[in-house]
Amino acid sequence: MATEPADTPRRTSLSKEIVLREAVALADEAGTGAPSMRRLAERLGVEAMSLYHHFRNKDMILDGMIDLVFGEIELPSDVDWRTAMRRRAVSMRGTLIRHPWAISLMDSRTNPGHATLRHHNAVIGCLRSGGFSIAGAAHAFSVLDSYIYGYTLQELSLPFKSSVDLEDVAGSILNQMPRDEFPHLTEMILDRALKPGYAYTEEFDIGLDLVLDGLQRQRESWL
Amino acid sequence: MATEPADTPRRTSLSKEIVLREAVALADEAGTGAPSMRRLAERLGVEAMSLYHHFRNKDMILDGMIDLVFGEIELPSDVDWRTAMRRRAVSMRGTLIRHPWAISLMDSRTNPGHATLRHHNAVIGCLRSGGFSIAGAAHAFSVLDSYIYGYTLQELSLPFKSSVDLEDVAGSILNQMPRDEFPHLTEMILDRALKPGYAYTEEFDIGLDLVLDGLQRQRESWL
DNA sequence: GGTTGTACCTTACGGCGTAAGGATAGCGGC
DNA sequence: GCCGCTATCCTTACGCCGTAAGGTACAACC
Repeated sequence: MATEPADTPRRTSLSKEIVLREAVALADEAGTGAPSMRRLAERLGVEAMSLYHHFRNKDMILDGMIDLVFGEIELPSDVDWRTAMRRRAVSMRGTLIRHPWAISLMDSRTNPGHATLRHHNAVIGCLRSGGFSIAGAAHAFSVLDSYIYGYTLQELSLPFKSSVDLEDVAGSILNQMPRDEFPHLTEMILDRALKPGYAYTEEFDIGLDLVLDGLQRQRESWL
Repeated sequence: MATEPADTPRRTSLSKEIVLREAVALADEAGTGAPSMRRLAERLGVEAMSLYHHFRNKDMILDGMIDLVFGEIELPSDVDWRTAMRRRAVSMRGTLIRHPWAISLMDSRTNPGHATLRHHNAVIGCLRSGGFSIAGAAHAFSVLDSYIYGYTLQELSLPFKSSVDLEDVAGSILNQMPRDEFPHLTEMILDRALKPGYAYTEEFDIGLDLVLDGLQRQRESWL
């Protein structure tokens, strides 16, 4: 009944978004690695080669997926810089954990999308408003992102999800390991990993606060 | 003339080491990603399937390659903990940069090899001798490795090597970007990346010292 | 001299990204 | 109503990939 307006040029960009959204969903389900063109096409009810009408090659799809993920990260809110950076860090870790394939893909991607640029811009803006010099904001951005990426990278590479699995894995590593050759490692595994209540979130927060403390202390000395 | 001693059992383990050494060399030359079984075999003057006599599957080769890389990282020397951790961090970054394929492979690898375990053990031992409690050593290890991995990950994903390339790339991003939409980002690129003398090593050191300062300050409060 | 084990090879399968080109359907203009 | 254009999708094919299954050559040992 209601006639669609003549938005034929829209159809392409709409299709692009659908493809990317499904690609992200597919990658999330698979858990790791990028989906293949064939599987992605199948999910869309289409042949693999049809995707090449909307994207020059697979890399363009991966770029788009990464940008979609970046769009999920909470932009720094309008509070003091430390609270804003803390919230952003927590949101970023959450997003990267929700999309475990993303962090491995970021290595190879170098063309930042619109959401990525907006995100970076907002972070720098927040730091500048918080009293950081340009150089200081660059240092803060670098050390924060390094910590967040690195922590999440390691967290994702752990071969377990719950702390029940943790005990199993830690135990089996322990059993395979020549304990007397690595006494300090043995001690740490026994003392920490096998004790109940070891939480990744807590460990993340400890390092994050250490970094934020350092930034607060250096802020005015970075001119 | 000189008859070889009957060390047939050695041949297997020797062959394993040769395969791994060549695999690392091949990956270094290719720059990114793991070498394929076929290419690796070709380099060794052998067919692809022959490799499966020494390794159960490709993952075992990747595990071995990672452990070889870990073996290159300088163990913490016998000085004060801060100097030792600083040296280890610099060495670790250097190693990961020399083998750019390694950091992306570590995501998926979960079976630490002997060199990896020795390395971890030595780091923990150094921290414990430096007065860190078990929990404190765990926190320190976590935040340090997170920073080093994350920084290197980002450094490797940059699409250039020299600062000449940097100017080109930064300039082209700048030109493609709607400058007025991202004023802070624009300002930072103009002020920093396009100024000569921007050095990654310097940036790495700034964050590293910030983390080390934080550790020094917290050391005794972590019981 | 027959047995056993190690090292390597051959062949084949299903999956991958994508180059090249063909089919179809909806559109504006005549 | 018909024509040609363009956007969209499909078919086929190529050269890669990891590896399952099974074969061959040869040295070491009984």
